[in-house]
Amino acid sequence: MNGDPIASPLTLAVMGMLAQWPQSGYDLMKLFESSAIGNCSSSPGAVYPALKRLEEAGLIAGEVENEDTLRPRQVYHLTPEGDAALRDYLGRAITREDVTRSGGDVILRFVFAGHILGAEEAARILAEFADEIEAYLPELEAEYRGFPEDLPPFGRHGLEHSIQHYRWEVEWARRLAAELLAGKPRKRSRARDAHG
Amino acid sequence: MNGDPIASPLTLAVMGMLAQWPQSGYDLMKLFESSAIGNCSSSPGAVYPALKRLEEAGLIAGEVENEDTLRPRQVYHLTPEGDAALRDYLGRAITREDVTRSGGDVILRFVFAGHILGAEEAARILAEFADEIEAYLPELEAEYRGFPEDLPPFGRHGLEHSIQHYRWEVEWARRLAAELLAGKPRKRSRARDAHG
DNA sequence: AGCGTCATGTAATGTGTTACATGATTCG
DNA sequence: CGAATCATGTAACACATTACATGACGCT
Repeated sequence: MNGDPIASPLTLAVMGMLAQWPQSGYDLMKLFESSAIGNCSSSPGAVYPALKRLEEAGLIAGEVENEDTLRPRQVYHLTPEGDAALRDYLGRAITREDVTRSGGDVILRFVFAGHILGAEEAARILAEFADEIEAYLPELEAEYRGFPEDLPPFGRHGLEHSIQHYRWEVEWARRLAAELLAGKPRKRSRARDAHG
Repeated sequence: MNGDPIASPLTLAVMGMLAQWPQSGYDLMKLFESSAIGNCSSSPGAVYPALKRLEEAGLIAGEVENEDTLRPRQVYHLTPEGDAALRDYLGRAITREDVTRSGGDVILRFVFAGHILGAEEAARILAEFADEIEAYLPELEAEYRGFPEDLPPFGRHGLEHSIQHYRWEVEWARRLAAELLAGKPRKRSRARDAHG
């Protein structure tokens, strides 16, 4: 127990998906296998233990479906405590850590916050995400400028990748946040656009 | 033991850094703490066990510096086997997994390949990276198009983020690969550019 | 004398990966 | 009937995180 039962991206994904509608472990496995949401592991050795942990923490509860038949399924749903914990987690401010750590789940939090808390909260997450990146970028740029001249330039290329990637994230987050707050024109066909 | 001693980004980062020059565990901790390269953990509980594993695998060897004084340090360097293992690892083709998994170490591999194997190999990694993404993108786009209309659009926004991010990665990789093969004009001041 | 840094580690814990294990059902 | 899928799990292993632990050195 971490103090925080929603610790890993997988746990967050499970909670967020169960917030949409009740599902079984198998459903979640299939979902993570077929969908790119969260890049979560679809192995039973990850999903079932996670469900058990969340159930022991009182955040989800399982009900047996098709009890009399020979193929029962445990269908899990959020408990009121689980719903509260998820809302609390989604309501937290985005931190430097969220930006820095590689497997950051900010996008997942944005998606679920949009579903559960509404567009304004989702836009808030995007704005905080952009803010944190913009607070972090000067340090990266300083490191870039301070990169030793005599070393081969590939480390610098790696830094440049980070910097430009973060700048792209800021632009994406700011643009989408503005769209969400403006009442989102053109819902579809955005993935076709150029990304500059 | 995994069969593959260079399994995690941390291990790769350690090997790559030791390939530059011999360093102690403390040096590596300070490096990972101060630098953004690889976003590696700088905690002793990660670095020292990693060094021990690599030493047991015969890929690195430590020599005691300041042996007579009361503050000795273990300075590690690559063994010939370690050098071979690193070159082998860097020479491997980029896979779908490398693209998909969140903590992907492709950029780290690019950087070290540039240092150790030269610009052509680094450009090859970038090209394979872009190729793999372009093979993956149609699946993401299909998932995007197939996204249920009746659901709230935030899951779609998450997918759109992935798609546009991957497109950005392709452009970045292709551009840098071309520069490297062309003999890289203007080494500096690239991090200032727009990223379109 | 005390604090920060150098320098090394260990222990508990949580969690993901891989592989294995079981049995029913559905489809061809 | 055999293969794929539904549906659930367990066990061994590797690895990162966090916290703890030790002790010397340098500066004020």
